[in-house]
Amino acid sequence: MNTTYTIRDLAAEFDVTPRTIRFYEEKGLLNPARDGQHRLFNSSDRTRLRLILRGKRLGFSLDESAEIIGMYGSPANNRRQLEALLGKIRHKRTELEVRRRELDAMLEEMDQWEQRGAAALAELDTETS
Amino acid sequence: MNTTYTIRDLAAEFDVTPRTIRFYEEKGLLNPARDGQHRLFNSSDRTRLRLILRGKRLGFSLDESAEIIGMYGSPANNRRQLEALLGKIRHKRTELEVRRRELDAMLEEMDQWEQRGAAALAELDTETS
DNA sequence: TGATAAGTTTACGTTAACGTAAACGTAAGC
DNA sequence: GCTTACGTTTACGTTAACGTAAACTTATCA
Repeated sequence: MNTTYTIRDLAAEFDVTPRTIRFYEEKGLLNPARDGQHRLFNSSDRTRLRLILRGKRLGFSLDESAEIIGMYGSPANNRRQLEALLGKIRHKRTELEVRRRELDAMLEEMDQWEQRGAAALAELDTETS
Repeated sequence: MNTTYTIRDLAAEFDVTPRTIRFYEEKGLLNPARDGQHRLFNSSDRTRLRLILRGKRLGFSLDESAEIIGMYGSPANNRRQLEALLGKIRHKRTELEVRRRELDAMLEEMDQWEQRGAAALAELDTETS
């Protein structure tokens, strides 16, 4: 195990350009090791990249994704840090729940539009029959 | 009824600036009537604005929102147009379902992180007892 | 050994989505 | 009649998130 990836491996897997990955590193979202001059990514880096891109698709900015990633693999060792982390997690959770409700509302509207469209089509059929 | 709104009404209600609303009009997402020089928005405009902003929060670009809004209140009158509209709706629907699954995955991860954090806190308690 | 491919850094360019400022019109209130 | 508030158009500025190009280093392969 202990699999590693080149920048192009990850770029191909997640359908982004190497430039994008370097940009994320530049912004502190990734911290790949180095093989001399070249970057070497491990499975943890890969997970972080996955989280970033999923966050993007859900409308999170890179800064917001950075916050979320900060929770993943966070090494909170004392009580204060742990409680702060838990607070952040719960906060993000309620934020996500709001989006989920909005998304559900959108899906319901789609259903209504589809039903109306289907009904209108059926109407056309009865007219011409 | 037949309520109308000034640009500032809507800006205040949805917590955006008038500039934003003018920008949306400039991009063809809104088409308010005019009272002389001033814009006059009706409830349909208001709905469209609501859809745009919700789309934004879910990670849609303005162009994508424009597409969605194009479905809402679309006057498809013949069969070809209706079928095309239904196709678009169903396409967007599956797109939304993908996002929903991703959002659910994110929520599940949050749950796991929270449980681990809570467990770590409990661990601290047993240590000091 | 000379080209080809993949990587690097540095730096300027680009697009979306507005912000901000200037210069102006108009209606209300004192 | 002057200010204050709200609206307008026009235009340039800004930020996030990369794209693109130049100039360079290594490794590989015919």
